[in-house]
Amino acid sequence: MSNPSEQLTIGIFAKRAGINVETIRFYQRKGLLLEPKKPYGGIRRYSHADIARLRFIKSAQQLGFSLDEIAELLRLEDGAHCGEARELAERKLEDVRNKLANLQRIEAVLARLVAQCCATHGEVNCPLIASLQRPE
Amino acid sequence: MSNPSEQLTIGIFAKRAGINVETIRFYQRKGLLLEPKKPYGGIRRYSHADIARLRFIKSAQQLGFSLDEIAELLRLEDGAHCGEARELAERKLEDVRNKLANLQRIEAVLARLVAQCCATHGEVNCPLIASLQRPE
DNA sequence: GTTACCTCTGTAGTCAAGTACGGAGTCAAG
DNA sequence: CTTGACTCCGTACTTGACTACAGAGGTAAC
Repeated sequence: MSNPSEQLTIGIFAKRAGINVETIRFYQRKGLLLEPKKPYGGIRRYSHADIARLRFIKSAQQLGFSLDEIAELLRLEDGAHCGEARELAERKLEDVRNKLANLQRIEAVLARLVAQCCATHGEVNCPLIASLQRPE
Repeated sequence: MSNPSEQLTIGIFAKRAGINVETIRFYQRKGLLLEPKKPYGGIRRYSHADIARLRFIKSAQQLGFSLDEIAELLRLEDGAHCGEARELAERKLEDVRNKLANLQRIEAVLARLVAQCCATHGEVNCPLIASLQRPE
């Protein structure tokens, strides 16, 4: 499929990654992606290393890391800081578990409300709205 | 505790709600909270009705509704639009369930990564970082 | 009756994560 | 050798949910 020695322009790089060109520049400004040096006042070319780095960013982002946290992870990327990376991931895991617990609570409440709403179909006052007004 | 006929200044109202004064004004500008009319060029007073409305906003927010959606819910508040409110809640429920599924996936991945990281303690290359670089 | 703290109003700033735009330069095809 | 598409660079705009501030006026305690 993709030749490892392929040298992509930013537009093709972006398209291949399914991401906006501006977003790539934005990541460069944030230091998340490096700018390949450009040959003689010309146009930059992106390689498989850049693709890997972008993949890293996107994966980490999907795991709920913010761009700043990802920058931190990237600074640890050499592998010599495995412990620090693990700590970051552990904090994030706790984070995710908290969010999960919250969402589960929310899911239960919403499901109950929707069910009640359906049940009292035809009635005038809405249990969804009513329940949101009760204290706590 | 709190007398129902109590008339609070915005500062006390805010403090009691554990919220910034500026946030209350912000909600007023968004039409989420009504501005009580002020007596003779003076200072507005907030009542239990305002407290209930703020409680509504905060609860709905915790359920994952955006301020715009909450504004919509508030427009349905008279109870005559139960069906519409239910639809909104149903969409939100689906939303929440999607988020939940995603977070669960994330939780699993992060947990596995952290565990691997601990296991290879002492090794040079970090499975967390490595796994984020692999395709997909 | 002054001091300190509150409120009111309007406007502006913040943060994250992009997205858009203007004006210049570059490159490949016809 | 011009046209059209792309790139570069810098700056500015966007959205959602606040947060801050300036300058004027109100209010309570001493």
